Parts: sequence; structure tokens; C-alpha cells
Amino acid sequence: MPPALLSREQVIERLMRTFRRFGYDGASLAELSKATGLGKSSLYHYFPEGKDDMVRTVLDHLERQLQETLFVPLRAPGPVLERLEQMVETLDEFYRGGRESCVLGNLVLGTSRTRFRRQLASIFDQWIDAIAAALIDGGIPAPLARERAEDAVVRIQGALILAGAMNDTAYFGRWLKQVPRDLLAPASARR
Amino acid sequence: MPPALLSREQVIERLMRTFRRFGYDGASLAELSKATGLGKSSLYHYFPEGKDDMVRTVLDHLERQLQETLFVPLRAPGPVLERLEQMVETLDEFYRGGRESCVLGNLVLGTSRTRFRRQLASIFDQWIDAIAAALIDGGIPAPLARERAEDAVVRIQGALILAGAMNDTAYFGRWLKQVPRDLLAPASARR
DNA sequence: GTCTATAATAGGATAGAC
DNA sequence: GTCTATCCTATTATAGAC
Repeated sequence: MPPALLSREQVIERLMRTFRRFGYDGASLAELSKATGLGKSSLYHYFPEGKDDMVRTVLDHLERQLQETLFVPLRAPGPVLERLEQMVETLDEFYRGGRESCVLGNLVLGTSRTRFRRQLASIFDQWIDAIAAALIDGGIPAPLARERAEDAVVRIQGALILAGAMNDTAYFGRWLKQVPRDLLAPASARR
Repeated sequence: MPPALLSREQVIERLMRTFRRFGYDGASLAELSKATGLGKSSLYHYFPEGKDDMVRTVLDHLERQLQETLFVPLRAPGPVLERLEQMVETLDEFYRGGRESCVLGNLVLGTSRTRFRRQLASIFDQWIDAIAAALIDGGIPAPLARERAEDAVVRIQGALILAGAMNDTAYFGRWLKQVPRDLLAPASARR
């Protein structure tokens, strides 16, 4: 990409970082250029359709990344509790304990609300499915597993919003730590 | 305001509607002008500092509105379950069953992330406090009440994000309906 | 593949007439 | 109080040199 400066993957990571921070509407080409160290023209060389192209690429990349680090491990053999604990660890790192917001959530709001919906919905759906699969392995009946999985994703998104508003990561951190046991509680003991 | 066209309150409502839909970065003056029927100059006449001024005014208005429709009723005398059910009804209407997103959540993302934080944090805090107060009236111990109240607000924000991404209000509607009983469950039966 | 330069447009903001 | 006209800056996007 830039001759021996940043790999394509590194560029995409920087773009993601920027969309995460500023959202679709707030991420200007100047900012994206600064973040990647690439001139505007170079950005257009790699992403001919501009910002939309970048976002689509970022989401593709994120999808693969989440599959590797979250979805596949959630379906791997081994103790279900440990799988969930690994997810929590990965998420805590990914969101830097609630200090960083979520690209997905950010792209659902603003004028990009509908623009990337198919891709966003697909990623959310895979995530929910993967959690539900783990819960089913853990003995939770399928409909309840799906519902709890949705609930988990909902709470992660919501906790990030609140953490941002309150400038306090306690909300995010506190709940995240109890997710695994919470999700695996016997059917009668919750709700 | 405009001579016998829109009251100041109506103008603020239209502005709120626009920020809700487009976020801070996505809401252009052209859009705000269209939404209110006021020319840009007229907008500057009422909000001399521009968009920031509008947002602050919108948040002030929203705060009073929420106090009236949510926070005060949550602390009113009467059966706690009914108070919570009333909140749910109000929220369902306010968010049009999950079809409309939340101004608060929208303003936490994008470049406005820190700009209105004090005001946003205050509103979220009052909201959580009001729910917690109701729960304490319902016999939930104070620390648990606070935690559940935070959880409720977190889930509302998260459910709106997911509803937007999936273009499916089921997530929002399903959970919202079970909030009151969920919040009031005996301490041992949840988590 | 990257850059500088530049065009074209949209966005935020103001002046001044009515 | 509202409008039209205008200004300035930022933003998106492209052309063309290297």
C-alpha cells in the first residue's frame, strides 16, 4: 500500500478507528487522511467510491475479525463458561473497558442509519447466533438462548452509550464481568 | 415565533426530531431550516450560537419534558408496578415502538461525544435515579435498585440501536413489555 | 501509488433590506 | 422576525505530475 509504511490491513484498522470515534458523518476525508497517513488522492485510489467504500471495507474486515476472535471461539468445543469468559475478555479489550465506542452502533445512527443496514444486521445476527449456540451447548433451551443472546448484545451496546455519556466505564465493566454466569443461569432463576 | 406559524415549543420539537434522526454531525442547517420552516437567518436569530445553541435548548426542553412525563410520575404515590407500566407506555410512545432513535444516544456518538456530556449525563442520571426511587418503594434494596435502574436504561439504549440495525422493533417491544415485572423481581430471583 | 493542485459543492455564519 | 443575498471555510472529489 504506502510503500512499506502501512499494510492494507493497518490502513483499514486506522479507518475503523476513525469511524468509531467520529461516526460516518463526523469522519471527514481530512481526518481519514490524517489517520492513515495517506493523501486524499491515495485514499480514492484504494476506495474509489470514497467514504462509503471505506465503511464497507471496514465492515468486511470487522466481520472477519469478529468471526475469528468471537464467533468461532464461541462455538468451539470446551466448557461453555470458559467460552463466554473468553468473549468477555475479548470485548473488554476491543472496547478498551468502555472507553471506545462501537463502530456498529455509531453507523446505525446519523445519516448512515440505513446505508449499511444489511451489513450491520448480518454482523449483529452472527454475533447473537454465536452466543445462542454457546448457551444451547450449556443446556439453555433454544428460544431462551436466543433471547438471552439478544439481550447480551443489546446490553453491550447500551452500556457503551451510557459509558460515553457518563464518562464512566463502571457501567460497562461491572456488567461485563457477570455476563457469563448471568447468561448461563438456570431458566427458572432469571426474568 | 414565525408570526402565528409555529410556537417556540413546536420549533424545538422539530429541531429535536431532526437531531434524533440525523445526529449532531448529520443535521445540517439546511435540514434544520427545512424541518422548522425557518430560514437560516431566523434560526440564528433564536439560536445565536448556531447548532450548539439549538442542541442545548433541545436538551433543556427534553429534560423538562422527561421530568414531567417520566421522572415525577415514577416518584408519585401509588402502586410501584403501575408506575413502571406507565413509564413503559410513555417510552413506547416516545420511541414509536423502537422506530425512532434516542437523541441522547445519538449525541453521545460522533463529534458531539464530549460537547454536551454534562447535560447528557445529568439527564441519564435523573432517569436512573427516578427508576431506582420507584424500585426502592417497591421493596428492592437501594444498591440493587440503582443497579437495576442503570440496567434498564442501558437496555433501552441498546435495544434502540439493535432495532435500528435490524430494522425490526421486536427486540425493543418484547423486552419493554416485561420491564416492570423484571425490575421488581425479588432480589434472589435475578442475576 | 503517491503527491500537489484544483475544482465543485455543501456547510456554517452574517449583513442588511423589509 | 423573517427573508434574500452573500461570504468564508470545510468537504468531497478529481486531474495530472512524478
